[in-house]
Amino acid sequence: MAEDPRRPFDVFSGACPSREVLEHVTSRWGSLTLAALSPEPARFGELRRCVDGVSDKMLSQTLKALEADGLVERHVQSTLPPNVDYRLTPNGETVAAAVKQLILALYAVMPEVMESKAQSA
Amino acid sequence: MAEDPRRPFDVFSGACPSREVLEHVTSRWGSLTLAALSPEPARFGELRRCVDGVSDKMLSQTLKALEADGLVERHVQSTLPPNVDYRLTPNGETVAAAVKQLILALYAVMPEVMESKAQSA
DNA sequence: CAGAATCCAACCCGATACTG
DNA sequence: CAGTATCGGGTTGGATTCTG
Repeated sequence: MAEDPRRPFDVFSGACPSREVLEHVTSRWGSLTLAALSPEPARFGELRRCVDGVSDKMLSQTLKALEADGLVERHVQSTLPPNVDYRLTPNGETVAAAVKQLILALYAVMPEVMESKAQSA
Repeated sequence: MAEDPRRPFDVFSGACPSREVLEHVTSRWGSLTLAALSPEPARFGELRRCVDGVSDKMLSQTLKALEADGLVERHVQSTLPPNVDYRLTPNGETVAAAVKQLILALYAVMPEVMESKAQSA
């Protein structure tokens, strides 16, 4: 990737703010959470069930990071029982769409990837 | 998520092989390494300099994981000094292209993301 | 230059228990 | 249901040293 002085962000630089956001998006649960929220909002429990393996703590933590980045919005209705859902902001949709494309690209290559792994083992 | 024989892979399932590959690709240094290798092959030292902050150990470890997945190829020329370069396989190019699109999506939203972060602080 | 090996601190993250 | 608080083990991963 060539340097472009007109493009103010560069994930390859450790000091660039975009690096931190990339790490949120590509964190262990970040990409799955974003993908799970697109295109439909989801409640906390739905997300936990959808994203297999995530704990309450990590899901909460992941959602907070994405919320602070302005990619996810938290909607609270103070009913009983409490009704909270999470939805993507427009920016979140932009990023989630790219994440889903990455997952689709992965699916496309998985058959051959599994052959590679079988041989290297 | 139910099994669908027509779509054999599902990253949301913790047991699916695609989950592991996704974690390699979205690991701390995985996405940056893939992006740095597209479209030009690169040598070890070039990568280490390009991917700001990565250590020898982690770069080596990341490259090995991607190589075992069949996304990266290691080319050795036993000269002196040793000349080794890493290049993407066709499958690696497919995935790297998606990673680069994700990074571009990130750049597009970064200005507003930074505003969000400033306000939440 | 391209890595392997070792050591060890930091923190990630899961389990558990608890709250409104 | 939707989380928070605390604890502790296990892994991550950086620094350093060494080799071909």
